[in-house]
Amino acid sequence: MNRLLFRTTTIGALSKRTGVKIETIRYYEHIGIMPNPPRTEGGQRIYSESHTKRLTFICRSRELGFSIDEIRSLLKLVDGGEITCGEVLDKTLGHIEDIQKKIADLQRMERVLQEMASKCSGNDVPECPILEALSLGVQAIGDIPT
Amino acid sequence: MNRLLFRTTTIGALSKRTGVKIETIRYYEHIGIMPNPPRTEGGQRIYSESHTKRLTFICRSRELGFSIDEIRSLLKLVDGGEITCGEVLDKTLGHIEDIQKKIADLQRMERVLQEMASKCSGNDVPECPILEALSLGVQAIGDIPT
DNA sequence: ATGAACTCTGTAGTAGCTACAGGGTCAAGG
DNA sequence: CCTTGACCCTGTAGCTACTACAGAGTTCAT
Repeated sequence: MNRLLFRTTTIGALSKRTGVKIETIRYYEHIGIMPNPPRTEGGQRIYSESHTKRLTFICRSRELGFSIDEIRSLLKLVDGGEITCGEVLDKTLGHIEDIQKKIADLQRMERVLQEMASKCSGNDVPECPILEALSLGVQAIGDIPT
Repeated sequence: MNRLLFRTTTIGALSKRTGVKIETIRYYEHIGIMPNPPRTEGGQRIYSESHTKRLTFICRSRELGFSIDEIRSLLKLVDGGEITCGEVLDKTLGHIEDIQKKIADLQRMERVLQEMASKCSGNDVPECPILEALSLGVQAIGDIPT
């Protein structure tokens, strides 16, 4: 009951509020990006507003594709108190580049696959140009312009 | 010496020819997508042309983003002898859809990140709109149009 | 026969969780 | 007060697709 008076919650409630699974929250604690929260006498975790905020931060960063390590270093800036906007911007721009590379890779794949698919009749025939193409080796994919 | 007479190779040579690391070739054997090759008296693996072709197939499929499981089922079609072009096309089109989804996800991420970055001065200030945005929670990302 | 280069098996590590098993805790109702 | 059901605890193992060893054995030319 005192739990509600001080606006604290259990791990289950935190999980529901943030959409992060209980196991994942414990995992984040284990790897050190969520703090060890206080416990009840019985040993159950007690969370407060600041935990919710931090978990939301982590969760949203993950949704935007930041790796745990990137999040760790963002959090280090936050926790260190000596955040500068410039550092955060650097990391963000670096991350954007990574994403752009991934997009380019996937688009290249898609182009190749589309081309393969377009050559395929889709009939009941056993000769398949897709399988042919896949067996032909690497030179074909190397030639695709980026 | 008889190795060369029958156009067979060691795992190292196969690795060099295909660009697939030795450990990875053994791994593919372990998980059953490469066959157990014959061995020398001393127990070293002996590969022939058909192995090279199969490994190339796997390698190229991986480069195009097929998962091991997808490759496994493509290979099942190949090995079963009862391949039809249609089945292969189905799997390929399914895979293309997956890739398109991934691209869309990444583009959504990029848009959000770009917008966050554009609001950031990059100065030595401790107030950072990026960190703000990351703490704000999920509703902000939920509102982004796909 | 020796030595360099190669290969063998088996295990453990990577990222980022997820899914249990086998217990303990909490709070409400009887 | 006691039970009951919902919740929570720790610890370990699994997932994908490899990669990286250690410590031993093999191959082949000299």
